[in-house]
Amino acid sequence: MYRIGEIAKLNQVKTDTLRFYEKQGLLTPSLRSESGYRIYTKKDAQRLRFIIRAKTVGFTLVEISELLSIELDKSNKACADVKNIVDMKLAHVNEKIEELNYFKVSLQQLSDDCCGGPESAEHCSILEALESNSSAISCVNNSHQQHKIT
Amino acid sequence: MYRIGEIAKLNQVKTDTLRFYEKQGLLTPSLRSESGYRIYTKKDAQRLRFIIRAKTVGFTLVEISELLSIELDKSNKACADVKNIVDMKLAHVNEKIEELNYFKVSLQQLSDDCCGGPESAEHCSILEALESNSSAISCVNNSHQQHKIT
DNA sequence: CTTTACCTTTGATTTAACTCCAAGGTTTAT
DNA sequence: ATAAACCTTGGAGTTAAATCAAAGGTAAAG
Repeated sequence: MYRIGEIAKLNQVKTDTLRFYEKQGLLTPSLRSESGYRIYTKKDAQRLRFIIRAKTVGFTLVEISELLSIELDKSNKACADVKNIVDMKLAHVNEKIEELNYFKVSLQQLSDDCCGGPESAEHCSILEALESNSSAISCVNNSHQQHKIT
Repeated sequence: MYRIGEIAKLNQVKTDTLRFYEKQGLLTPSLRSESGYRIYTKKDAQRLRFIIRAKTVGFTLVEISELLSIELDKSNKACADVKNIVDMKLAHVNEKIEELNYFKVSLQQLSDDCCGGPESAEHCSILEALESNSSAISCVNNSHQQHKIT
């Protein structure tokens, strides 16, 4: 059970942002105190963390509410419908993971290929690493590096 | 070798966006025709795809130019510097991948647990799946589903 | 008992990332 | 030779996602 300021601080957002999310229908505190204070439950906190997490991986607020609406609509939808929606979102997530793995592999190569020494990093670039498409290695400043097989 | 309209169409962006990226220092075409037309090389196209990809996984343009600057600065930096920068970015990417895997596992569970039939999907929600933290299963509308062990 | 946190509504401002428009001119394709 | 694509500068408009501000109040904590 948190009040707005508490949950805001815990999650590094502004209280204004929480009220904004409420207006957008993304996160409505489950309770109000007698005096009208917003009371956020554990579940609300979980939902907020979900929203924040989704945002950091590039989902828009609209997309996030679509993800969340899977929950809200649950009793009105047949399993088949839920499965369909979920599978579409899953495909979307998988795409993003693939994109990130693309970066990851390239950055990892770059890191591995740089000896980490004081020599100039000629020919080291993320784009060259991307180009080498996870097979060859782009950092060919041979004087100071070994090709590590990972 | 593409002209602005061509490369724009190929990558589903507006020509205005390309000029905007140029102004922001993200993507400057390598060449100009005699008449002043922007000429984008293969490498420029690759760079553009990089930008688009990075955007879809939630990087800001500023972050993207930081990633790209690893390339631009390469000859001015020692390998140790490059390695440092790259490793920081790598950590960032890994975080994002973890976030996405979190979604993925949950969505996958949701999908697996829904029989896909016409029954109501009571108790199926992404938040419940998240809650079950990749171990237990949240869809307990037992009448119509089996727990699949994946 | 007073400062701090919260409430409300309404509305303005900000930032990022485009997107569009105007005006006037050149180039390329049909 | 004329339409479509490009060039320039400069500025206005848009959308998403906040963030801030003001006014006038109630509640809670030290």
